[in-house]
Amino acid sequence: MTRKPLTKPRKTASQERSRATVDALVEATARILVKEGFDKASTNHIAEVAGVSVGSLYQYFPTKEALVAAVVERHQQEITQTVRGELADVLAQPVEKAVRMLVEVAVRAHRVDPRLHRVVAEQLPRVGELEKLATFNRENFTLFRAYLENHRDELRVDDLELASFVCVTTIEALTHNAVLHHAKAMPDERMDKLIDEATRLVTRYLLG
Amino acid sequence: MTRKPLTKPRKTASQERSRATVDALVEATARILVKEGFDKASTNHIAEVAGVSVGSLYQYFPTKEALVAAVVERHQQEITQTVRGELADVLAQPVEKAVRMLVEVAVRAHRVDPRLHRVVAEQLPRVGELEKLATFNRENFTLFRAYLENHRDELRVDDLELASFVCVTTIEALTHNAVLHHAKAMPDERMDKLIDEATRLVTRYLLG
DNA sequence: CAAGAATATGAGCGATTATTCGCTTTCGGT
DNA sequence: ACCGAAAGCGAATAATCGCTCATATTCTTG
Repeated sequence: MTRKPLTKPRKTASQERSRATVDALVEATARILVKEGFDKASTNHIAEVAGVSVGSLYQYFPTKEALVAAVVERHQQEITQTVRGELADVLAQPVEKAVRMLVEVAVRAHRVDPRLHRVVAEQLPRVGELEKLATFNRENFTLFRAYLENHRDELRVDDLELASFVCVTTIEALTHNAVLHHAKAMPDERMDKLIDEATRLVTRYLLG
Repeated sequence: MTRKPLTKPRKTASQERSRATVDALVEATARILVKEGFDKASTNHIAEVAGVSVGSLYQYFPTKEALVAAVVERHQQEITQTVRGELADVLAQPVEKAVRMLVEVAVRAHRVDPRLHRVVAEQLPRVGELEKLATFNRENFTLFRAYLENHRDELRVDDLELASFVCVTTIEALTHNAVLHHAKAMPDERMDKLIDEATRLVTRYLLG
């Protein structure tokens, strides 16, 4: 006597088979986003590529938005795992070393899945469910600000709020552009040089 | 005996009346993009807001994309006019002054129509036709690179290609984020301070 | 193996979209 | 005043979209 229409809520997969279906859907969505772009990511097409029917899609994802959100979330978890722990060590380091570590971490984060990262940054409509990106960035900002406060006496800047904004924005933009827009002209050796330059840029700004 | 179907090519408006129609269409598109977002910018809706029929729209714009491209082009021309000439003076200035001028110009450019600029940057990348933005940015890059070559002996950087990338990316990201994402927390006084900081950041990087 | 629960199916609904075209209205030159 | 060209109109079309639901298949459990 399951009265309610089956497609309303998102079911949690309990059997092995359905877990595979969910995985196939998320994976297919990611593949389509990367290879064909957001516009081509229709629910029918996703289901087809996943080797699954549209009906099944709506058993586990109440809306297309939820499916896209799942892809973003999976990607962010992969980044978080890649970078796990490294940020905790930064607090204890002197300024130059800390900045260098942050730059390196940023590069690694952007390299987890550059093509997917690019789609997430450039193509996904800025709707509600992916505010986790903003939250993620705000955490970076807060963390860096805390670091600056801890090392306030070594610094040549007085407005720590503004300095945090400057540093975080700069590091993010440099790594983002380098990895996602200049990948061809950026072999590993050149990328190392960019890391040096970014480190020098931010360090000299902070220390004078 | 005008055989050709009227809607295929983009007609060039010759009478006063039709020029007004074209203007109304571009203006309505910009308004909708800013107030309702790209998703709500359907051709029917645009025509309605412009006080014009869909048919008329397709007399002057062969496709919806062309209409959006016209909006972007108009916006870029407004920026170019606002900033006209200022860039030419930069070449003769010493490094610190030159950097400061570039930062100030970047801020002014972003302030021409911040809300439209934000839509162009964040929502339109989903479509193709905005390669003019890339060209625009590449011109900035080339210009800055030329400046660095002219002042090579004053600089503490050896790889001018890389240094240009670092400086242009940094200035663009800082001004973009400040104007478009932190506008509320950025009164004019605070924006002046940001200009100071950005100038110091880039100048110290270049001069040591 | 029986039977209910879980999972899968896909044709099709309703809404929206970009674009078309036969037609009417207005303009400019004579 | 007249006529061809320019400009304007909007119902109609065909495609696509997100999503539903009645039905079929497969699993699990006793």
